[in-house]
Amino acid sequence: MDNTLVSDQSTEQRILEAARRVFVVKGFAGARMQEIADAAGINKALLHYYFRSKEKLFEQIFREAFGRLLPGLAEIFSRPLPFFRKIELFTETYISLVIEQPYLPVFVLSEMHRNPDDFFQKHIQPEMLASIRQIGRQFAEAAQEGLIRPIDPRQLMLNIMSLCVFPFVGRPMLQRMMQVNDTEYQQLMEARRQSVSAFIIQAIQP
Amino acid sequence: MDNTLVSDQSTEQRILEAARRVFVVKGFAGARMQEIADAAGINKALLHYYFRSKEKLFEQIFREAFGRLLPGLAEIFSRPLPFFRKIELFTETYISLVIEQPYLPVFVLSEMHRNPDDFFQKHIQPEMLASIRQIGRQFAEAAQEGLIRPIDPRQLMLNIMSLCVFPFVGRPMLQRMMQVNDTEYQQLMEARRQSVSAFIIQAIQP
DNA sequence: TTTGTATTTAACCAAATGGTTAAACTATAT
DNA sequence: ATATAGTTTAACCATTTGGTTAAATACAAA
Repeated sequence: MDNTLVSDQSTEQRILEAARRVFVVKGFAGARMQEIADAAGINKALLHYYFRSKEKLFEQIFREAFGRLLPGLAEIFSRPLPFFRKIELFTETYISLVIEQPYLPVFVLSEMHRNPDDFFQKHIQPEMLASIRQIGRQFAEAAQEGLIRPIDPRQLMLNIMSLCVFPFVGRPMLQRMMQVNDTEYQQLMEARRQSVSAFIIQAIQP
Repeated sequence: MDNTLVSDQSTEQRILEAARRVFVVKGFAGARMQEIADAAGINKALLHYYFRSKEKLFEQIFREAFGRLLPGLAEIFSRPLPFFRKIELFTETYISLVIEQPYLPVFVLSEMHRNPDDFFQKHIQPEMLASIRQIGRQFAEAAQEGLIRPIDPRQLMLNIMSLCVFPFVGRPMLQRMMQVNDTEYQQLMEARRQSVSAFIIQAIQP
């Protein structure tokens, strides 16, 4: 009565993985249900048997992807740590996260780009915004206390996000522009874990 | 016999503008010829009368967009200027460029993401790569001469690119996360022209 | 007026695509 | 052995979409 556990999980996972790959590369509009089915090693009928529609499948994948992206990061800035240590921890954690799941930022960003408000209303909880504002306040305080060189906290936030995220979002372009192969680029991303926080701290320390 | 000049130009331009808007938001796959025709205030028949196919139309727009993005920037680094001044000039020029044409990076990046190699082979001339390598060498030299703090030149290049480009690519997400309205965000981008170069120089000066 | 280009209208086509359905087969649990 | 869930096959449908075509119209130049 319950072979569903093993079989369901493995097939469902195969589908989800396949869908993720296809959606990430082709986008929602460019993705084909047939291609997803092929990539999962099943057929279209079974695909719709598990996930009723393309939208449903996409939503599920998107929710998973996005859920993994933010929680835990905002939390870092609420810990009782020295300011610079927080920045170190944040960038290192973020970059590590994205190294393991490099598809996340592109996916979220491009979907966000298609219909921003719809997306935002659906997936962003007010708590997230609250913790982001809280981080902004910490930046402002640090500047006022002279702990860091005076800088618009929003610019600082943009800078940190940019340095962490963009090398992953722009990888296809950057990698070819800089003419490095896959393993070299991966090594660069590894090195960024240290490099970025050092760069930021150097830039803002008085 | 030649009313083509006035009429062609204005209609063709209307089409190109409309297509740009649609392609940028929806991507190639998501864009609909009908929607482009509507946005241009004409009908599908006329659309195909001017540009034979969707691919042709897309290619033309893409070529235009991409052509505006790089030339002139690499050139800055070949001028006989102090190193820090080059960085200032580069970031300011780049950010100014993208403020005027904010759709460019998203467009290029997302298309690049769809089929990187095809894209690259088509639109990147070897001269571009040469001048990029040349910039990399300048970074390396500056580090060796002790002009700047020791840093992997590729990381520095990634950092500069990230700081300049990402706030535009990720705008829909960043703007909502930071809860700033359109005019405020534009002001932030204006301010970045100064802010970013200062940030970078502060980070790398010994 | 004639001629040729720009433009519209409207119908049409073929292919792709998301989605459905029914029947059959497999394997497993009870 | 029987029921049940997973899976395949294969046909099918409605809609969308890129693209075409032919006829009519507007319009400016010659």
